[in-house]
Amino acid sequence: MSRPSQARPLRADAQRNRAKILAAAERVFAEGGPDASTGEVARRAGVAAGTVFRHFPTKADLLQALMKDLLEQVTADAAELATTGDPATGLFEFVDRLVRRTAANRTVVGLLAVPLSGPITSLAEVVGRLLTRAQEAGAVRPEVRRDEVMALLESTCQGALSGNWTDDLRDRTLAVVFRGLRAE
Amino acid sequence: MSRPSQARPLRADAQRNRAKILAAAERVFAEGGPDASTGEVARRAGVAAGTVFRHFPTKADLLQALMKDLLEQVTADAAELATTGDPATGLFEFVDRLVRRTAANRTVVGLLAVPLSGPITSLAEVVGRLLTRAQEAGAVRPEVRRDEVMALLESTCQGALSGNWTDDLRDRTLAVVFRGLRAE
DNA sequence: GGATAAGATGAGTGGCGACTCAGGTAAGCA
DNA sequence: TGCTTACCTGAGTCGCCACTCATCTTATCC
Repeated sequence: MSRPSQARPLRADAQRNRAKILAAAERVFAEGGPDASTGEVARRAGVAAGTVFRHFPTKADLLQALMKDLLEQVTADAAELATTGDPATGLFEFVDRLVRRTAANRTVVGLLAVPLSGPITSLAEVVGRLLTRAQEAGAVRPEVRRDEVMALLESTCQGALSGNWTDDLRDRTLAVVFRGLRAE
Repeated sequence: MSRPSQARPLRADAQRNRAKILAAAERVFAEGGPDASTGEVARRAGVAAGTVFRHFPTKADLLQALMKDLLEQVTADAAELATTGDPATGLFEFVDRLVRRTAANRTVVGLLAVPLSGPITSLAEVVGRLLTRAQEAGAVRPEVRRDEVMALLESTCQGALSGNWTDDLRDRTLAVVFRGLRAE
């Protein structure tokens, strides 16, 4: 999920702490947004403040690592839908899942933020595959392009975050978007 | 645009300063987001820090006053479209304008934030009028409800903010949404 | 023009949060 | 088992920022 295998592998306790910190950070930032304090993360991870900074020299690094992990999970999810799912519904299924996930777990904030260009590109590629398959199956209008889908994805996730939508409102809102994508 | 006429009217210089502060705040928060400092607002308004706090006891009050003003402008714009515009295109025209405005001027962030319940309700009402007119003109599917339109509005504005869309991308993205709303 | 009080000023104050470091602890290894 | 050193600790530093207040200025009114 992380650790691109540096020179020496992390010591066992360090690995445990790193994982605890990331888990705590996910919860803390989900509740308090990106302005939540690293001190709170340390507290919840059951770790001293210095330990957080040993693993992530900067708060921004911590946020970035978090986002990277989340993005990779999402991308993996999309990739699976793109190979095993029904071509006609895979794209819609993916958007639906991501919006639900975003609403449940506020951390996906700033999902498409700037400094993750690598992971974002991977996601965009997988979404592109989902789109192509849907178009080949005749389920989505052919003139729709990948960047519109990404923009729509971003928009609906952001919307689901800031407004606190009911399940019903979410479904009806996505239904409008899906109708806009669908070939008649 | 503001001042619900309290007991005594503001002194002339105080009125000028209040206006300068709001104008500066709009620029500052547009550039730096809601985390920009009130000190910077004071500096740009050419006013001492204390003066800002005399007019707005709290940073939150300042933000709220700003949002209220902006919302009122937007609502007035919508209201005009709802009376003088073409019923079939008024709603689409309004969404398009608001998204453009949001992209150009980041301040509309958190447009639909919590503590503005009054002004937001007015906007929602006017949007409801635009929607009804469009539906009566046969331009929008009859089962679409006001809250979906508001949710879509919020989403696309947020999207236009965080992603930095090109004009072309914005048009294509909105086109998808509009197609989803439109009756065939 | 002079009195009066609303308003402006700007050097504080307090608190918070990101980040540091000197010293202690225990993994990993022979 | 003992050594080495990566790692952890947590009190402390530093800077920033919202907010205050004693003092000065000036709009308003007669």
